[in-house]
Amino acid sequence: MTSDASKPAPARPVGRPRRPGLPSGSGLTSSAARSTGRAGGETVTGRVFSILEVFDHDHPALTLTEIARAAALPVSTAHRLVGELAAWGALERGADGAYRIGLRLWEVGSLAPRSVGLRERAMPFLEDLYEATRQNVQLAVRDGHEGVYVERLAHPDAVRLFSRVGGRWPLHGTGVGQVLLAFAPPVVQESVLAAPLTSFTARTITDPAVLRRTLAGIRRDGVAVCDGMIDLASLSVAAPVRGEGDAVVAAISVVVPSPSTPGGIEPRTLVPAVRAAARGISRAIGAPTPSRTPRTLRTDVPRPSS
Amino acid sequence: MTSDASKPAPARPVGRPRRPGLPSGSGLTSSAARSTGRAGGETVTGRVFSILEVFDHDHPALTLTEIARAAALPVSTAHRLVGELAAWGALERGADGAYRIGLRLWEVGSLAPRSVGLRERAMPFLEDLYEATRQNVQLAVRDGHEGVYVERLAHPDAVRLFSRVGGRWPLHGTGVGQVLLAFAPPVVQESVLAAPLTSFTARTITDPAVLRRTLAGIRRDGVAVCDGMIDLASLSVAAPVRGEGDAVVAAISVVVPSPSTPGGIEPRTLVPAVRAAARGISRAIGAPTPSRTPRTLRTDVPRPSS
DNA sequence: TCCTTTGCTTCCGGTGGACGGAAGCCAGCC
DNA sequence: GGCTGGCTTCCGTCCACCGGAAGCAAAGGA
Repeated sequence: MTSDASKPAPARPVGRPRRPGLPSGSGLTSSAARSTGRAGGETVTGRVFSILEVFDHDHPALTLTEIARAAALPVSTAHRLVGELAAWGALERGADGAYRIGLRLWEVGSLAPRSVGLRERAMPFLEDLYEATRQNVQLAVRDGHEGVYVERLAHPDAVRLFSRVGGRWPLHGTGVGQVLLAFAPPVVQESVLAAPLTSFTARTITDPAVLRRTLAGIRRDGVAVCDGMIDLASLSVAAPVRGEGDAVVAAISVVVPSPSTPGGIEPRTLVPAVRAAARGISRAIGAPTPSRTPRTLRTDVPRPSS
Repeated sequence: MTSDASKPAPARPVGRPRRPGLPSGSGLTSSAARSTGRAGGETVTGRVFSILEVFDHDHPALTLTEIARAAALPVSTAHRLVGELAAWGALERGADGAYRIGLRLWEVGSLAPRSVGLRERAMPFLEDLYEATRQNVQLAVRDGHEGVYVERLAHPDAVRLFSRVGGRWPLHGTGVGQVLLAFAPPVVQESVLAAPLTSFTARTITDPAVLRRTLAGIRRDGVAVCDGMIDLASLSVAAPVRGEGDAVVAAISVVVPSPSTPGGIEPRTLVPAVRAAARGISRAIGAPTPSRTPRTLRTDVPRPSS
């Protein structure tokens, strides 16, 4: 429900708080006049988070000084806070003196219903899909204007992807992203359509009107086919996962070599499998029966699947 | 490196900070005399962590009042802190008003090298092991006196397990745990052997002398077979995963029906596959080549362990 | 060997933000 | 209507956080 649009204008508008830039040059006693006392309006928790945000996939291990510099904190302050974080286990200090994200923090994060909770129930279906295609299978949810990848099964020989578990991508360029956007609250859609659409390849949709039509098509078909929009060599087929109240809570996709490349795969053949897996997950997480289908599916039957 | 034993007695002795119990009754102005001001010696970060610790697998969603009660904080204080946590994304508030662990926290936790970093590289080997056995495959690391499960692949028809991703178990009762313990620093081993060994089934090892012999056997064979120590119906075969400097950083296991049950599996047949997978992972994460050493086991070598 | 640099840790006085009681508010229920 | 339980806001008090400065240790360079 973070930055969701059930309320018109929640406190946190949509994105995540940006990382504070480094202080202008190293000019001490410059603009921020307040010489002593803490910098204006910053809470302790805010500083703690700014420390955690310093870590990312390209910087998994940092020394105290690096943390202090990147989080724009005095070294002594960073020292104290980092010490408290490490004492609890949110950070761990390696033999080299560098700090890393700690196991304890991962443990708590694993309780997030929208990540691991979802993942656990989706896993059997993802496995099946993976077995059937032997390519890349992905599970993602939406957070603000971005898709967050919750799980990824990648065959070593499959097309190489840019996504990572825990990584983010803009919604308009990926298969799962387009699905999540197509079923997002109108406010979110308009907001994305209003902002400039960054281009990754020559095939990325950058025209809002085209994107709008694409989204309508996805809503109609219940599936998205996204060819070469992030990487010209790969194509993804994505479908929505629905939860309680029939709301779209996640999306799955299969990523295969684009048919325009040697060894490419025709997307048409993948659509049924992806859609079936998405429906399976939806049922597993408590979605109501998929409309008035001819089949009288009974959601509560403990169908052994196998 | 949390609570690791390179230093004899770090600040945090070994376990995780215990959850503070509820205040004695509801007696106000009772024992804790300090009527105003914050409770003795508690830091802001400490309170934030105490809030996060309130969540566990059995309590994934809590209301403000429940959080305040469980964390032993005044409601107004909890309200402020929870608000800051939710603003950042560490918590999310559902439509029902309850708070849950947020996606953002999971995202940061995913950067922990000992969890997701390890998992990513181990996954292909775990997949293969899963395919070969169609049972349960697990990956775990040690934190203090407990094993933490980092990944688990479970076939729907396989033996039901009590472990969960992100869950903890004492080291002496599980296959991966015994492996992790066998190769843990001597201080940790002695500490575990000195403490009472809780029993889960009639087969759980509770005698320190027996455990000591078992660990020696595991070091000798490079594999642990653990039959019915948590659940009489299941048996696990585990092997160590080594990292840089040849230190044991994780363990993997396959859990199958115990041979003493109908449909049970003879562990002997699984050993080669588990060992091979463990070696594969070790290689993938940068362990030195296994070499042909007739294992002159040196658990206590000062080697800086990197 | 001495000096410099870089980074980490400890210390301590001042103060501004955290604290939490109290009051207000809103549903749901008897 | 009155009541209960839970959530939110407000504001005066005060103490824990803050961060400059000094001390330490290790790594390089002359």
